Amino acid sequence: MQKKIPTKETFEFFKKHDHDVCFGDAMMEIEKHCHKKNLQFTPLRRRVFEYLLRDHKPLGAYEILDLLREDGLASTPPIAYRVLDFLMKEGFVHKIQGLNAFVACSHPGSSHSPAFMICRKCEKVAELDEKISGINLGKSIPSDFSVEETVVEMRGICTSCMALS
Amino acid sequence: MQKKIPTKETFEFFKKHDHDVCFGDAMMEIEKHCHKKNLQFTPLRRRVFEYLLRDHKPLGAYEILDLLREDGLASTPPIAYRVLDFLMKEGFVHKIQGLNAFVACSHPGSSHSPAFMICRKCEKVAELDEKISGINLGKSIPSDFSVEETVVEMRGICTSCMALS
DNA sequence: CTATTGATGTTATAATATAACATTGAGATA
DNA sequence: TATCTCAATGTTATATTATAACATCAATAG
Ligand SMILES: [Zn+2]
Ligand SMILES: [Zn+2]
Ligand SMILES: [Zn+2]
Ligand SMILES: [Zn+2]
Repeated sequence: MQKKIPTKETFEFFKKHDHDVCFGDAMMEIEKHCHKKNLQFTPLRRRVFEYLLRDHKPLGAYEILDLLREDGLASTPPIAYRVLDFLMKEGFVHKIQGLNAFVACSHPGSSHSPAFMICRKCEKVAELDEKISGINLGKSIPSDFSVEETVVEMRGICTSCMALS
Repeated sequence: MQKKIPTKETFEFFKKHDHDVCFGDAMMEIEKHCHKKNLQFTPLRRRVFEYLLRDHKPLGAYEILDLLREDGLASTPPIAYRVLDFLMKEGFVHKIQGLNAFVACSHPGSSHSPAFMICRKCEKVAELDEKISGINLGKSIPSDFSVEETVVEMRGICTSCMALS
């Protein structure tokens, strides 16, 4: 299993990378996780996770349903939302609030408070682990509030798209 | 016009404050702003802003429409969304992504990247100015992405609600 | 077995948001 | 004055996102 080099990989996430390795690693991780926790990584769940993993592009629930339909599988809304709930609960998928879309986690395993960079042109998304992003939420928080979960999303433009404009 | 004491006020936002002053200041600010930019702060816009200012509680677009209906005003979806767009564009209202709801800005004027604390029990929201929150988004960002806008939301529980449970 | 359970399937509907076009009214212009 | 223009508001219809409620199925624990 290939070792990750977080800083490099993360800091140029919008550039090309060895996606076969990326894809394979993620599949391996979720299989391992489900086996360990005695959870069922069913064909449906696998399929949806594959869609999301395919090119790091966030997909809306209804886009996922379209893909399922194309693949001849059941495709009513609850199907997608349930699978997504499962994948999110287990930490392998995140919701991008600003897009009403879902994306495969890029740093699975390590329990984290992710931050996302979202290109407004190509809508690709890169996930930063909190350690790398340097985001220090929860440090200087008022005394009358207890943080349980954070959502951090940055809209902007990636260099590829910037170059094209 | 009353001077604000940001640190104190912000760090105990979930506690009581002099809301008459708070309300009045905000109204003053938006009137001043619209006058300066030659924008129309119409009765409709004023009314919606008042709803949002009333108790710092985020309101969904359809809640606002209900309030407008109660007040005998037009209440079809575009009415609310257009007014909200205007108020957001001018920086006096923010959308809370995690709630699909809208809230009056607590630090109007100062162009900012706000961060929100959202109580999952009472759903009240407190807004932190970036200076106060200590959030340093955009500092350690990858070289292949240019940040234009940030969304930071913290879910958790406020001390009032914590005390009740 | 058969009872329970987790997963999937199905139908209907709720909740959120926008597109497209019509009307109004307050200045600007002629 | 007449009418032009433009921003704001009003209206109808529809798109998009998400959930409730209940039915079926298959693996397995008792
Ligand atoms: Zn992640
Ligand atoms: Zn891009
Ligand atoms: Zn604000
Ligand atoms: Zn609370």
